[in-house]
Amino acid sequence: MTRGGGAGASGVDPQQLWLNPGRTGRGRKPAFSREEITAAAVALADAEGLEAVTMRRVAARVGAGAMSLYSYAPDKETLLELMVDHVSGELPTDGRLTGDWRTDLKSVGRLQRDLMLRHRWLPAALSARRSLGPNTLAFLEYALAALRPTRLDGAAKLEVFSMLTGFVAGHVGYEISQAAAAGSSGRAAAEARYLAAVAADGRHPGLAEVLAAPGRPPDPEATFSRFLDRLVDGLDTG
Amino acid sequence: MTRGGGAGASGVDPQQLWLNPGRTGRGRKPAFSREEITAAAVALADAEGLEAVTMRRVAARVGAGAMSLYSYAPDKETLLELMVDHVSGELPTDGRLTGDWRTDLKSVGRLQRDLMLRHRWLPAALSARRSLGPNTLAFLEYALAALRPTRLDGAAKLEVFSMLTGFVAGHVGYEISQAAAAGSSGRAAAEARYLAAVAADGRHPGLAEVLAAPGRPPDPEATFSRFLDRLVDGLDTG
DNA sequence: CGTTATTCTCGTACGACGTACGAGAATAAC
DNA sequence: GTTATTCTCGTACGTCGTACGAGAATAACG
Repeated sequence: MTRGGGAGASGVDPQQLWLNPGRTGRGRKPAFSREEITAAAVALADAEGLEAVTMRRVAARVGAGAMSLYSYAPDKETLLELMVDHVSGELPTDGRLTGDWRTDLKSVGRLQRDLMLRHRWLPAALSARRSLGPNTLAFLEYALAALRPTRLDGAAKLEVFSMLTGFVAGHVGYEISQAAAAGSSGRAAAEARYLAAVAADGRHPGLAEVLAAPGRPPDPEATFSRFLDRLVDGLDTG
Repeated sequence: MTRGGGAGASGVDPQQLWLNPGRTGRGRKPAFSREEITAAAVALADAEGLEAVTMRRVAARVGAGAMSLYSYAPDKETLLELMVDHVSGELPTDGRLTGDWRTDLKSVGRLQRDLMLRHRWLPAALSARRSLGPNTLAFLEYALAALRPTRLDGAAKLEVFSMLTGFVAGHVGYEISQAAAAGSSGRAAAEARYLAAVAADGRHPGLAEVLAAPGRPPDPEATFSRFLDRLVDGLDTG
């Protein structure tokens, strides 16, 4: 995944977080594990959304006291990073590459989209975070392999990957909000009524025209593929 | 702007929020205004980031009691929507169009990027919100005018605009996090050290190669233009 | 002019949050 | 057995969004 963009950073040294040797053997045995706690947090986010992930609720899910989580992650921000890396572990890192980098890069984008649809909190979590865990890095490695035939320089490859991830996150975020708006109760209807009222005020001819000639309701899958294909096809490999 | 993607919606009817007739004349005179409060919230976010925007702090900035804000916005989520629409008012809605839709659409994207760089909390705020205020809609109108020569159907035009906005938000978010990582104290150095350690483990040849051949440090402005151009040039207008 | 209905302000208070602190329990090394 | 270490987690603090409702201001009505 490897994206970022927000203000509140964790401030935890990644080396210490991801590469720590861990227990010396001495001291009380841990009753839980980082893995277990992270998985509980992910399950909670999957079921009830990112805002349901609180230290107390995650702890309750694994049967721990709230403060016990702090033995496994220094703060909540770090727990969120662990969550991102955890689900990134679902991404294949050894899929076969065709050798045609455009095809392979599109496949990378589609894998990301599928992951984000499976964990709908992911676009939001990514948009404020930069994750560098082992699973994240493994997938980055895979994406870099896909880009190998391009002979772009290092910075440019990272750029392309970041851009792709950002694009996918943005698109899936939009997809999800579309689905949410269409689904829940009178919300969509209220919005449609409001837009119709605005379109009727005479100062929004473009909106009026769009509402009058909506075209077929778009298939999200097809739309994504269309934009992804064009984005990747438009890339120049120097 | 008009983007969305999160879970927590406001639940406020847009018609009532944006089109309300307002005061009947009767009753105590308001001591503040929605405009004033929104501007204070924007100033706060500009200065200290989105997480500094709390009801108490915004209220303090305008000299009101915290609870007084609830006379102007039903909840904080709505205040954030007002903020998005407020800054969208900085976008030109009557700029000259060249008539070449690709050129005009790129200009739309650049305007959005400039706005997001001026208000760095905007990508994060947009990623979880769908705003339909007057300024937002005015700019949508402008973008639709740019797309007029394409003869895409209504749904497709909205799709293109959403996609563009999502892309720009994603890119600017990434840009900002890059700048933040490069700036603040030892954070960047710690990250670089960690990545070097990972690259040296032998299981990340792609990362090792990238770090070895970084290429020139990319100019954000140029990078954005490059991706924007290719994205737009790749669009097919049916 | 009162009287009344309305609309605003904002102090108090509640439940949730992240998490600092530190007392106690468990474990390994000596 | 003693000691150092490492864990668990109850309590507590400060902050958040905001429900509630008493009081102040204002306009319409008699």
